[in-house]
Amino acid sequence: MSPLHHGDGALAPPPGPLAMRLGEYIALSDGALAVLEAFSARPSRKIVEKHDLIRQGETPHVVYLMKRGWACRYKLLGDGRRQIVDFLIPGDLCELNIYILSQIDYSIGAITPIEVVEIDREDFEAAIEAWPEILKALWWHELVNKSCHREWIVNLGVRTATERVAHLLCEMFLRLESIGATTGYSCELPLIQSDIGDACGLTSVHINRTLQRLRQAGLIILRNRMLTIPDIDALKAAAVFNPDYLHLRRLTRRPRAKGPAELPV
Amino acid sequence: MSPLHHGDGALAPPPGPLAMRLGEYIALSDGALAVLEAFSARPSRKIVEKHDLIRQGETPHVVYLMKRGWACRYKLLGDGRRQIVDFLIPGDLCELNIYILSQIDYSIGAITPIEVVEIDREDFEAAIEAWPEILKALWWHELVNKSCHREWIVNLGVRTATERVAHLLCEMFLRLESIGATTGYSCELPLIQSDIGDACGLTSVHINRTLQRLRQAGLIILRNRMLTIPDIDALKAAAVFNPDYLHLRRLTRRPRAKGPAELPV
DNA sequence: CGTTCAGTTGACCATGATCAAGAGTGGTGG
DNA sequence: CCACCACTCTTGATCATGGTCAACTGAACG
Repeated sequence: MSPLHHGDGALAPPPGPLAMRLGEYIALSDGALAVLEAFSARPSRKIVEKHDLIRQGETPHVVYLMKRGWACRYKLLGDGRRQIVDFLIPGDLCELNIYILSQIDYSIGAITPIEVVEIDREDFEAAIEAWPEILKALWWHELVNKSCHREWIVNLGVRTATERVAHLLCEMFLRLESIGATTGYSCELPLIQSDIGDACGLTSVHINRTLQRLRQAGLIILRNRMLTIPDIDALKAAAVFNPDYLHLRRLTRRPRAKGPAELPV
Repeated sequence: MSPLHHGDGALAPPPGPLAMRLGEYIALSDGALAVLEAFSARPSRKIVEKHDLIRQGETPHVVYLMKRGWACRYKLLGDGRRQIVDFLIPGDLCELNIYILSQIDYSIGAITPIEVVEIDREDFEAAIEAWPEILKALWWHELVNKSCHREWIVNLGVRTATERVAHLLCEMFLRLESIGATTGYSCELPLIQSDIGDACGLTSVHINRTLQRLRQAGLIILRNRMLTIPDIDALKAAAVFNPDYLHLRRLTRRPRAKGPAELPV
């Protein structure tokens, strides 16, 4: 089926994560939305938790769209040291560099069981050809991801342990909120403490103590992989968090309660 | 003209830094090269050292091409903490996001006096229209820059102080080499110790002691803003440095002495 | 039920921060 | 020409954040 295929007019099922994600940036036309939904609806590949989707040194041939679950991009240092450089959640794309770089210099590992849709060059090119706005949305996706990388550099470079952890939790909560994966003040957080440590440049022992401090301060409730942030502004303050780098248009100004989002041009 | 065909024939004036930089990736056609050289040759804007080219929160309207000098991209934390997220040297582009993001979330400061060429949207679009390979080269530029960001995350997250500093020096040396800004084993390094500290997440005092250790180990010679690396493989080993992330095609396999570079397809 | 994995806690240690003072250097104005 | 100032580099003493090592708990699962 051609990705040009035009979807329904009648306002349909809620947008999938990819459409929500890219829709952060531009109000995508119905046609572009339909194409993206068609991608999301394709049969997906499943990866078991703790297994890799792709490994350092390999040459990717398809773009992956995260459909379900959490994954992380990480790099290893040979002597076993591992640094997570970002987390991937539904709606995220990776390997947009298939056209460009021959080898990737990181691995992607599944944190939970994940489902990804593989999209090959031809389909992507056809979609972009038909709806050039998609290309712009993809640029946006890459640039926001890069902006997150920069903020992580700041996180690791100048923040204290408590700030780092609080910052990570803020970031993930807002990102999850932007794809509709939060309920009220809560979200799933399927990370174990050593994952958080590998992302924050700290040991799991220290993460444990840091989380306890955040809990005792009443800033977070975290049990059974479920995170609740009773007062996100307080957590942001503790993290020295400035959400600008996420470039979330809709959500940064939208009240917490759900309601029709006003879409700026 | 096929992009596979490597320009010249008659060896023309040496390519400018932008052409050298983008030429890392694809053998640009003569036409594309000419366009890029024309950009480089434009009148440039000069910024005094320690002043900002652009500030956090501003909306950029042009792409900047670094023509001379060193600059850095950095973020401030409000309470004065500063983290440098990368260094810009001749041939680097910034603000390729003018089409996409309305506000930037970092500042760019001049470390030395710098000269930048401002290229506006229309000129860029015209160049890409005429030579589509340029768009691909720009993607490559962004992706490599992003890859550097990831490596910096690793640097700050898991490396020790000595490894971090050694890693930064390796990276900058190789990048300078790729634009022809090294002579033998030496290059200019106009950073003061607190710049290195702000890039490595360490204090300037500790940078001082770390540099002394590297000097005493014979790994570097650094005096009067001039860096010499007598044995780069030794420094790489000390840094746990893997150059893959720089995606330098020509240089990674080329012997140190100058000679005709074999260009892999 | 035993095994494995995540979380927790305590004791001790080390890397790197902080604070402070002094030396070297270059630029500027009297 | 010299005095002064600002900036960078250097060094020492002390401190604290976070790492290491080790043991134990509790839950999940075959």
